[in-house]
Amino acid sequence: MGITKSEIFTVEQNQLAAMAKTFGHPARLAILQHLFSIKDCVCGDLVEEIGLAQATISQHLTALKNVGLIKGSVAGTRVCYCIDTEKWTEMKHTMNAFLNQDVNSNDCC
Amino acid sequence: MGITKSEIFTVEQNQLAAMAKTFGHPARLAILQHLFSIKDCVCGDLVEEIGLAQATISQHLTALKNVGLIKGSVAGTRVCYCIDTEKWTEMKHTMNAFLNQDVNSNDCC
DNA sequence: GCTATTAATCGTAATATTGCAATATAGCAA
DNA sequence: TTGCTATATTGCAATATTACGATTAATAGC
Repeated sequence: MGITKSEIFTVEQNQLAAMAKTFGHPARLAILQHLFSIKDCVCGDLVEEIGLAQATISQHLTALKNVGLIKGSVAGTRVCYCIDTEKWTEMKHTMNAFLNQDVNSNDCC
Repeated sequence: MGITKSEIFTVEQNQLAAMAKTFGHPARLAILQHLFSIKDCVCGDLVEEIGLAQATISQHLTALKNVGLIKGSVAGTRVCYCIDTEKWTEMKHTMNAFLNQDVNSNDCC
């Protein structure tokens, strides 16, 4: 069906999945990495940087905005994006809690 | 198109995206969490545990196997699954390298 | 042999995602 | 106002994902 049965899972599971899903596309990873690497906000040069059509980049930016990882501010005809540090830190903690589950006592196959 | 232009991204970006995508569904998170919580291998009780059809669970298990996060071993008519600790640790390092990018100097919007 | 049990696979339907061209929108400059 | 630039949105096509019933394959137990 292509539709996820969200109702049978916990809010936490659905939220973490939504966040992970956002990372689940190389273009969005590239956008985030570019935002980190320039240590500033990105205003418009993402299309040349990533190599996808303008409409496609805009869509990926919307996806990142929707989960709250980036913020945008209008600067004339341009729109500048940067990491939302607060959200990023929050997400990092949630993700780490999941990643750091005890793995030692569990290798029986 | 529904098709990702993998060729314009780095191998690292595509790999990390593939891993994140695997986490991008609550059922797969639930499976992994169950595997961690019982601290043993799971043999067959995932269908009742998660609440999806057997065919659907099998598909999700295949997805987890494909990225290498879990291993399976046949035990009679049953198949037992557990976390592949080596792969999990490896993935964790990659994911952390991404998550721990310096975020401080970057809040300009 | 036969039957029950378990899990993988097949087939299919519904929905989601990705990507881009075309268009709309909004601000700036002359 | 007109023209230019930058971004968002719309519409659409191609592909991917999710989910499940039905079937298949493999083993266990008799």
